Amino acid sequence: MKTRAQHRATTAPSSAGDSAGNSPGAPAEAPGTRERIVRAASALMQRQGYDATAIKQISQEADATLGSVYHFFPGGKQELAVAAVHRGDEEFSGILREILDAEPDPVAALTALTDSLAEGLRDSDWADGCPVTATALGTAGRLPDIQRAAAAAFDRWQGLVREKLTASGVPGDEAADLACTVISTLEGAELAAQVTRDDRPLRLAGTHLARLVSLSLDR
Amino acid sequence: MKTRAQHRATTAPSSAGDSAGNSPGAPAEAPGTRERIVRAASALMQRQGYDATAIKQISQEADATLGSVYHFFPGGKQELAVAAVHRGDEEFSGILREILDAEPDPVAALTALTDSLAEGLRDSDWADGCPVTATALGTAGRLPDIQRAAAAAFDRWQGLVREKLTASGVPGDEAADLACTVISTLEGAELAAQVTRDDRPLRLAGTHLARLVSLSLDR
DNA sequence: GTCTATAACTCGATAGAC
DNA sequence: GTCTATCGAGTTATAGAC
Repeated sequence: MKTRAQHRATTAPSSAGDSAGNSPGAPAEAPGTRERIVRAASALMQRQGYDATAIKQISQEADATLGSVYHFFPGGKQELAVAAVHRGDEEFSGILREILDAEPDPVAALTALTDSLAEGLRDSDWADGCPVTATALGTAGRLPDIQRAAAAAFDRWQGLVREKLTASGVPGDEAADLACTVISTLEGAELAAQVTRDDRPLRLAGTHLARLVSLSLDR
Repeated sequence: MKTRAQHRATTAPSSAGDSAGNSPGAPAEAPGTRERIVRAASALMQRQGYDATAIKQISQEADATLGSVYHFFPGGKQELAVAAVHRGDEEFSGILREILDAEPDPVAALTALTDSLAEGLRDSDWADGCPVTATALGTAGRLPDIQRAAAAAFDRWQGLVREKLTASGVPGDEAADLACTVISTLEGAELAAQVTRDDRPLRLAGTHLARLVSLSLDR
């Protein structure tokens, strides 16, 4: 199974309207400056949150200068954070789609999902949680642009789970409701695992979510 | 039902080893300086997180001077954050205990709990989420003291739910596992509700958690 | 597009009078 | 215990050469 870091490394560089990116077709080309900046911003804000991440640190991690950052993101730190949240959205959506597609049984897919999240957390020594939570939480009531981007991400992840459930025979309304709780529980369990430095919340979330979805399946 | 702000205002001032607090017995006495500082720190970090909250802002909100803050917390911002997390722990434990004790049926108690959390979020215009999440998340891998305090809080909340479940007839191991997922889901649903500015995640978490607990009860 | 220099500001923390 | 003044470091953001 692919870890999250591996997934980030293998994500196509031109997937987010990259104006200075590489032309499509050439395999494994080096990413452009803008792409490196977005990646660094997303990774750092995922671990430290919005306020603890300095633009200077982002530029260093991305091997770019401060001037380049403000060239690509004239809106400053806020605009950069919105791009980072969008990147996190795509990253997590990729993992979600990948695992949901690989496992036909929705119940087994849920436990595979929690296993994958637990693996990513352990591999990063409990540093890399959800790619958007840390950024969104500290800015929720303060910076509406970032809050909106995070809300859109949550909606998209919910939609992916809902599609899987309806495709498995769960009626429309119930699938949407269940998908919402699945995302909530995944978020909360990953948060709890990160704070307690123990994958137990994620493991239990997997078994309990499986039990819950089975109820809507067997009828 | 009491809202969270009301709960904070009516919490006894001398509940956390308050060395400069009021003597017990006198009703509704004005809180001391140290108490006001802890309250302000807890409230501000709950909304903004650790890094976005300046000590100067805390001192202003608490009607204290910067010198007073460093007098009571010579360990600086970090020590202050640990005290704020402890206060958030006690605050949330109080709400938990109150609702769990008032409702004998554990299934009904869970929906009452999500209703209460939704009410607190709506009343604060989606600003006041979990009292420790925002503080813990941004500092998890960086400041071990704060991370430990947050982990202890999660454990305590889990213990309260577990006691309620075992008292209702759920076998020991299963009660502990269920309690873990209950806390995870509550945390995640509150987070999702805050980010999306919609209480739907909390409402659905209530009905789905009720369904899940019923499974372990009817046998 | 990339780089350096710096302006303007805020941060945590300390010193010392009272 | 409370207050004011301040230090040094770090912050976002901008200006302008190349």
